[in-house]
Amino acid sequence: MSPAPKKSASRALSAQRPTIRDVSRLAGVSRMTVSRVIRDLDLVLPETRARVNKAIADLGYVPDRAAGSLSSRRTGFIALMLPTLTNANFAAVAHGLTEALRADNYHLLITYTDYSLAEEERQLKNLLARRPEAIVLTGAAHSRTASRMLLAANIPIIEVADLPRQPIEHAVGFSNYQVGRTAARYLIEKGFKRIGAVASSNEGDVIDHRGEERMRGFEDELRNTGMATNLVLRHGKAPVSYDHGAASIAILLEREPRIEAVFAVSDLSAVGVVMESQRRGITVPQALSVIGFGDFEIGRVINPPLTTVHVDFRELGQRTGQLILNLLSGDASQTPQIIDVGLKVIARDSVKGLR
Amino acid sequence: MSPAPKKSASRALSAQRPTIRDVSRLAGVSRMTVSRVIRDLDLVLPETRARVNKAIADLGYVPDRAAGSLSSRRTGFIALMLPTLTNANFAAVAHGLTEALRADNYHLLITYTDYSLAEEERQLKNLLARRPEAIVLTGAAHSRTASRMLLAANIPIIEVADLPRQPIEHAVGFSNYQVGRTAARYLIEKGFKRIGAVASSNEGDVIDHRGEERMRGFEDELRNTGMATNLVLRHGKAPVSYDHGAASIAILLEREPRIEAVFAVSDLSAVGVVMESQRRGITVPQALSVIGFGDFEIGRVINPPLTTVHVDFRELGQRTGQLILNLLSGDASQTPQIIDVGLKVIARDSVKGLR
DNA sequence: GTCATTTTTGTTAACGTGCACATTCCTCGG
DNA sequence: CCGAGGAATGTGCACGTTAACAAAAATGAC
Repeated sequence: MSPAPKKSASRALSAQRPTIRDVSRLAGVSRMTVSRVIRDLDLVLPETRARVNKAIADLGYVPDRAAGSLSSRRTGFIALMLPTLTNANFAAVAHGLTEALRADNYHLLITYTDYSLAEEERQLKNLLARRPEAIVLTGAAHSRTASRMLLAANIPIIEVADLPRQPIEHAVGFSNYQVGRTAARYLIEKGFKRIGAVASSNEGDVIDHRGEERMRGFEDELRNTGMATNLVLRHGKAPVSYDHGAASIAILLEREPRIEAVFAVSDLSAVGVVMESQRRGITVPQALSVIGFGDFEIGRVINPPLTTVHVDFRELGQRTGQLILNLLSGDASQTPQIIDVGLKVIARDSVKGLR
Repeated sequence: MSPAPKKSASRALSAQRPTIRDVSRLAGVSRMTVSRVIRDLDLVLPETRARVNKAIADLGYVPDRAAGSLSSRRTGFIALMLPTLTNANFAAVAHGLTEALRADNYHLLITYTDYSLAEEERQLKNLLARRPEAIVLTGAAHSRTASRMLLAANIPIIEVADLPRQPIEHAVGFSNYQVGRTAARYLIEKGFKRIGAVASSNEGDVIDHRGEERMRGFEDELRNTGMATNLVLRHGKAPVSYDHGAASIAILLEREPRIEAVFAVSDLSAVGVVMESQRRGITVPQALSVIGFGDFEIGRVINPPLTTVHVDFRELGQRTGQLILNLLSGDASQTPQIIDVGLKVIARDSVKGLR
C-alpha cells in the first residue's frame, strides 16, 4: 500500500538547496520561464515575472552558475594573473578592471604568482580549468609551456602593465624601456653629469624583468648621450623595497662619492635612497637628486616629496576592461590591439633644478 | 547506404575543445579512468596512467571544473569579500589566505565592496551563485538581507580583521575596540594630559565602522581614566588618507594649541598629522606625539618613524585559511571558532618618552 | 587448483542549467 | 469570423564531469 520510495520523493526533503525546478513548480511555470526571469530576458509577462520572483524569494533560491556555465558555455569569468597583490599599482589594475567589468557582471578570477614563472604555470593550469572568457596577465616573460597553454586556450589574451616587444596577442600598458629612457633624459636635461641607478640583480631565480627593462632603457639613453654607465647598480633580490634602496645607495656612494643623481627602479627603493642619504648627512636634492618610478603614495609624503615617473594603473585596468568587453561582444576588430597608456614625469622636489 | 549524420559525427570536428571522452577514446580506457588519473586518485596502474597522461598531453586536454563541480557538488571556491584591495593590510590577508589554501588547490574568489553595504549585498548575491565552499568577509556591519543570505548559504562563514561583538559564525581577527584602548593606554602611561584623536566622520553614507570602533575604545579608555575627550575629532569622509590627517590636525590645533599627543585612526592619517605639524614648525615628537594604526610601510620610512599599533594581517589570513581547511575536512569541531590574533604597539620615535 | 580477497577498470545515472525549437495564446486586418 | 503573425511559454536534450555501484582481472592462502 505504501508507495515505493521514488527518487523524486527523497529529493523532496527540503534540506536540499532549491533548484530552478523547485521554483518553477511553486510558481506554476516551466523551468525555462524561471530562467528567463532570472536572466532578465524580458519576454515574460509582468504578472508571470512577479509570480516567479515571489517563488524565488520564498524558497531563497540562488541560481547555480556552474550549471549555467556548462549549459551556455559561458562562465562570465575573466582571469587576472598578477605577480603580487601587495603592490599598490597592481592592486589598482585589479580595481580598474573590476570597475569596467562590473556592469556586465563579469567576475574577476584573481591569482598571483609571487614573481615565479613556475608558479605562474601552475596557476595558469588551474585557471584555464575554470574556463575564463579572457585572460589578463602581466607581460614580459612566460615559460614555454605557459605560452603554449595560453595560445591553446583560444580566448583573448591581454598582457598588461609591461608592453612586451612581442605581445602574445593584445596588450595594454606602457613601455618600461621608455620609463628608463625618460628618467635618464630628465636627469640629463637637468644638467647632471654623474648619474647612477639602482635596481635588483638580474641573476638568480626571481628576476624582476620589468625593472630590468627600465634599467636597459636608462643605460641606453645614457650611452646614446655619450655618458658613462658605471654607476648603474644591480644589487639584491627582487622585489625591491625601502631597505634595498638604502643598501644600494651606500654601495654607490662608496663607488663614487661625488654622484649627483640617481634613478631608482621603484619608488620604494627611491625612498630608501633618500632616507639613507639624509641619514648620512647628504641632503636631497641639494647634494643628491633622486627620481623613482611608480608614483606610490609614500613618495608624496616623504620630505622632500619624490620626483617620479608616473603611470595611471587604474586607467590601465579600466581600458583593459573596456577592451575585453569589446572583444567579447564581438563588435571589435579581432586584430591584436596594442594600447599604450603612456607615462609622465611628476616633478616634485627630490630633483634639483640645475638649469 | 550512407549513414545518417549522427550527432557524434558533427562533434568529431576537431575544432572543438577536447573533453574527457576524447582522452578516454585515444587512451583506450573509460572516462572514469581518465578522471581518476586527473584527480590523482591512485587506483590506476602506472602503465595505464602513463597512457592516459600521454593522451592528455597529445590532445592538450584541460579539465572543465564547472562540469566537475556540478557533478561532485564541490567547487573548490573560497569567497573573499574585502572593502578594498588598495590597502596593504587587506592585500596581506588575501596573500596569507592564498598561501594557506594553495596546497589543497582551493581557489580564492576575491571581490571588493568599496566600503558600500549595497555593493556588498550585490557582490554577495553573485558570489553565492558560484557556490563557494566557505565565505570570508570583513566583519562589523552587514545589511539585513546580506546576513540572511549568508546564513541561508549553509557554508562556513568567517569574519576577519574585525572581531565582531556578535559574530555570524566564525571569526579570526583582532578587536578594533582594543586597538583604541591600547593606544589610549599607551599615551596615558607616557604621562600625556592633553590627548586627542583623529578619524573620519561617523555620519553619512560611507562609514568606516572599524575605525569608529577604535575611536570608541580610545574614548572609553580616556573616560575610564577620568580624562577629557573633547580633542577626539571625527572629520571628513572615509577612507582616511594623508590629506585627512593634515586637515584634521589643523582643526585640532585651532581647538587646542597645547595638544600634546594624537592617536590617528590609521597610519595614513597619522603620517598626514606628522607632516602637517612639521610644516607648521611643530616638531614631532618634541612638541607633539603621534601614534597610528596599521603599521603601514610608510610609517617605517618617514622621519621620525611612526609609533603604531600593529596587527599581523598576513598571519591572520593564514590562520583563516587553516581554519577553513579544518572546517571543510570535517575533522574540526563545528562549534563557532573565535580566534584573536592580538595586537601590539610598535614603539618608534613619533611618541616622546615623557616618563 | 580453488575460492576469497584485493586491485583495477568500467557502466549508468545524475548534477542544474540554457539553447533550439515547438507550441499555445493573443491581437488585429480584412 | 478567419487566419496570419507576433508574443509568451513550454519541451527535450546537451553541456562535461563524477558518485555509486558493478564487473573483471590479479593475487594469495590453503
